[in-house]
Amino acid sequence: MAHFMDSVQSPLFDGIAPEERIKMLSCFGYYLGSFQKGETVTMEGSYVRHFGVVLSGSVDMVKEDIWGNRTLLVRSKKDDVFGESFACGTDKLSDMNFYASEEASVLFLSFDKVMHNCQNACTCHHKLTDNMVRVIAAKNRELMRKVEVVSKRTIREKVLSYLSQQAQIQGSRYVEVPLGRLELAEYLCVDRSALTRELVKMQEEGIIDYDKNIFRVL
Amino acid sequence: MAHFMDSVQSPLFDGIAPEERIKMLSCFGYYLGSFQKGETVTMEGSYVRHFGVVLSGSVDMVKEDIWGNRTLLVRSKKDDVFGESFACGTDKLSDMNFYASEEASVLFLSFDKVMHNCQNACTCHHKLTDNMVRVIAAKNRELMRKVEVVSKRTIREKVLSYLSQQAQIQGSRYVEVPLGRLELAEYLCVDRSALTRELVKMQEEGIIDYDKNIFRVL
DNA sequence: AGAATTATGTTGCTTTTGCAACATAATTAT
DNA sequence: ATAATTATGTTGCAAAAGCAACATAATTCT
Repeated sequence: MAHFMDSVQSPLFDGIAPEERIKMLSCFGYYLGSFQKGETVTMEGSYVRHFGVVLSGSVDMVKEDIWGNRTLLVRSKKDDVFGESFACGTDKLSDMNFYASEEASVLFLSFDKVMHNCQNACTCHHKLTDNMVRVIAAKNRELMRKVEVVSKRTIREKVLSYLSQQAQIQGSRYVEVPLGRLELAEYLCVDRSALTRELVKMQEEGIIDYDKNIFRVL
Repeated sequence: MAHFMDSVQSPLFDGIAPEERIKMLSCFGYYLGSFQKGETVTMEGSYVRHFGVVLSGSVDMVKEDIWGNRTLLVRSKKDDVFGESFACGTDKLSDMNFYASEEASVLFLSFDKVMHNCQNACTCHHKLTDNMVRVIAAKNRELMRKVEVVSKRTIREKVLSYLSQQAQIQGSRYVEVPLGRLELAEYLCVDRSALTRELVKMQEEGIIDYDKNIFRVL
């Protein structure tokens, strides 16, 4: 019979055999959640003890300030991990919000239980801890990429910076932007209408070419 | 006789006894480096296999683009760890630069050797791995704070956001900014002269009060 | 101490951007 | 299918910020 873990390919479980993963689950303090588009992905309690593994759909980490300005920090897709940096901290208090940017299902795991050996003495805890380091470090670099983009002074530079990164990640001169205009503006931290205006100008000047969400830097 | 490890209070070594730390050193593949102000902190080789622990002074992680624009991402002070996210990745290639922002001495450790058990079977490797997760997660949150600041649309909002964060971190209404004007502008990703202008305006309007590097939000 | 270098402050000008208000297209709900 | 909602495109205007050029202060070097 199929188990939901069978389709999980998260780097968190790299090097751990499928049977082993399912066996370990029992000592992870896990639970499942599913969320509608736009719904808030709540972690158990106001303190975050669990982190999430996206099974399907995607989850956005968003920072909102008092004036209602939103910033999209990271979008976590299938097999991505989110919330781990909060579940890990000593305060375990998250000042970020998580939303399902499309219908999503999530596997929640207790950070402490994943990180520490249980009575069953699962042999793979060390491997798991090791993977966790890599996962968090990867998110670290993703945040650095975000900083690199938003640190640019003009919308034009931000767009070019973002597209260059995506071209490199996607390994193609044709970049498919996985965000809508509104979300892209949110990610770049600029006004949506100003972004559209600049995109038009850049196309007129022959700097980029785009159709819908497919972009190319010339 | 005093050992240089005696004064190290990095969270990386939390919960590991002083004698133990020194004993472990031998299996870490460590070396020491010291750097003049402004000097580039080089990691061994073009690939980064080592990460740094700041023993004294401070080290800046800086992103520079083709046009010479610099962004200060993180300043690592005594006992802070830097470069770990690069030493950890599969590519181990850093696109960031590290500079000593003042005279600094650094302990470099091999990431792999710290993370993996050695023949000596040091008992504390697990604790160390555990600490490493916390250190990287903390840096993660530091980067999020940086994003929160630079995502603000105006210099005024950036300044207020930065000062609020610092007030919380320093636990005081009087914030001592550990950066010069040039560095602060670099951190906020704004023009230096525009920053000075805005600071003056904010003081005139009674929003903030400051003298040299001591600020207060009113 | 004096010179040289670096950091910081000042200001005019121009470009860029946010904001608001509206039009149109696309998607979702009923 | 039609209505309602949401996403996207358009544009004028005012505010904000970058840039450049220069003045002054602080620091470092010799």
